[in-house]
Amino acid sequence: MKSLEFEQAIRSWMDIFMHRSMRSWHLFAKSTGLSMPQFSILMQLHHRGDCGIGDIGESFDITNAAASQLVDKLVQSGLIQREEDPNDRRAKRLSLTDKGRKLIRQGMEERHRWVDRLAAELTAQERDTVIEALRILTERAKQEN
Amino acid sequence: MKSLEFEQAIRSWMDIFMHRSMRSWHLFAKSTGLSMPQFSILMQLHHRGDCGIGDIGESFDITNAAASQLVDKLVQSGLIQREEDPNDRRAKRLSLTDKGRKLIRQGMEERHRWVDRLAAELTAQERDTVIEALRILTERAKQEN
DNA sequence: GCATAAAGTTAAGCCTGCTTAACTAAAAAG
DNA sequence: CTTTTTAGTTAAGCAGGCTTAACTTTATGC
Repeated sequence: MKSLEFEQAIRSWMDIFMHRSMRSWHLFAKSTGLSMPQFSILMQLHHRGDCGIGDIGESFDITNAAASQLVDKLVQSGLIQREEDPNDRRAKRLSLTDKGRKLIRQGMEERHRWVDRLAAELTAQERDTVIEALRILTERAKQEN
Repeated sequence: MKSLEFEQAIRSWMDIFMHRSMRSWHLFAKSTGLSMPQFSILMQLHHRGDCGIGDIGESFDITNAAASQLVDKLVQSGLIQREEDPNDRRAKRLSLTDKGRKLIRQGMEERHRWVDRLAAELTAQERDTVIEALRILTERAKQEN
């Protein structure tokens, strides 16, 4: 029964990792002048790719009205693009602009920084173990959804 | 130069992991009726242990006035306790109540769930690799701060 | 084709977080 | 002992997110 040991290991890591990431994320969003909901929508588009207003609403468990209003602010900031879906003219296709992508990249850099510092402190062997493990996890996580 | 490979591996994992965790965290906070700032303060107390109003403000980059107001709501909800610091009677010592700890535990369970599903899909050998790697990372992360 | 459903938008109103400013009380400095 | 600094609270007011409700426009079902 290695299962329990695994859960312990991954939960410890999740805890410490989440806490730092959240903080870093929050402060970065604040520094850009964006609210968390706005920034979250940007990240959603980055991960899920183009989608419609309804998808945003569903994803954050808010009404389409709210999603529409949030999206509108991002459009006006020039961070995302909103165009008519040619297949269904009621729907909109949302996508990141170059400006939006650039901002996300900056945010990720900042959040990656402390992890990069971690890397510097590992031995070559430790690093190999970590690389292998994260590949396994990432692979499985992608398969899951 | 394995460094680049390492950063690649950890960033891929961070991306996918952060995205799911954030979403899960956000929805859980919402389901409890707490706002994100309120929930974040709870998590802060969970991680950093007891602290004062000023620490909260500093940590989230808000004024002490704002921190005081947020804390007050959590006190009234019975999730945290606010008592005078015996060493400095101006200061307050904030700590989680049993109710607060219980709520955090529930939230973590939910956020751990999908990772536990991942565990089930790994081979014994993969699991060993992952356990080892996460221990390395967690250890180093704790040392860092 | 006509009724109904679906995707978004807009506006009104509420709630919350946050800031500034004015305040209390305790500690530190001189 | 008086002055200044520090920790926190309170109130007023603004900004933002979110909801409901009414609406427009396009697609779908019979």
